[in-house]
Amino acid sequence: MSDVSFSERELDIMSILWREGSGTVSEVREALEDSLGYTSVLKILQILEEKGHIRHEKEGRAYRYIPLVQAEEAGQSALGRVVDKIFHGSAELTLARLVSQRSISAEELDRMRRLLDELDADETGSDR
Amino acid sequence: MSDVSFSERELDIMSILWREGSGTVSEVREALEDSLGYTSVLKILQILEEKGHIRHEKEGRAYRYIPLVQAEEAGQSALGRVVDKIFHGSAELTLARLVSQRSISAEELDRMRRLLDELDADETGSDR
DNA sequence: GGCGAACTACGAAGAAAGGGGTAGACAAAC
DNA sequence: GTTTGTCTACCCCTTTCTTCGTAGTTCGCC
Repeated sequence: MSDVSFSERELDIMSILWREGSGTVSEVREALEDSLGYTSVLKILQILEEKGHIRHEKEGRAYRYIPLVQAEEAGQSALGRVVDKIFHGSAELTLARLVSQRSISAEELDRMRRLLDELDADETGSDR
Repeated sequence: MSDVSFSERELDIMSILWREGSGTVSEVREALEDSLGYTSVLKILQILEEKGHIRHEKEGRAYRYIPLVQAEEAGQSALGRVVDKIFHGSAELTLARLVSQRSISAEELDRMRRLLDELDADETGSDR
């Protein structure tokens, strides 16, 4: 619903929190590809909290940070921006790029095809 | 190939240039949703040029700005970031979000399905 | 040949992003 | 109880984004 958007670094860190479910500063810091200072990671976590994207609870001496915004929600708006601004709103063009850039297994491709089939069935089957 | 990425405003303006093919400061300014000052738009065009994403040629008294980076290329890397960081690298999850967020016509859906079919044929048909 | 409108160049200035240092709190280990 | 290591709070700094004002250029027109 709301338009969540993250800076590059914020996204790096949200990505880890989504993947792991939660994390302390140290955990996030270690999971990060680039090696950053402790306080730098803490800083971004605090910014994310200030913006309302995550919250923390005390765990021993440390804080454990937990996402409030779900990956799906962030994906929705990030994807929306890309589709609108770059692919002229065309889902088809976007899909074309999506499948051309990475090798997709036959299984995944199959599931993707089925996904579209179901959508088709829904659309023609119901009134909306 | 290279990892092109744009700031929010830069993307707004690139989006217009991609859509229209090219544009002068005035044209871009008028096409922009938010109303910005003339020099603000000029400034961003100059930054984009400095970064090598666009170039200009003289047209009468004005400059006409022309994209050097194609939308497909920018889409590739933007999409890649979204898929990796938010959808855990899953094209399937990404597609699910893509089709759930906007209403897609039966025709478009059909073309999308065919796109996947072709990909499947390529994959099983050849060695790569 | 001077005027006015449309353009660009230059640069200021605030806000956000991005990185980190240091001091102090606190608990475990001794 | 003092030491030591881990954590947070509270700064500072630099770069990039974003917006715009002002000054100067240039072309067409009277």
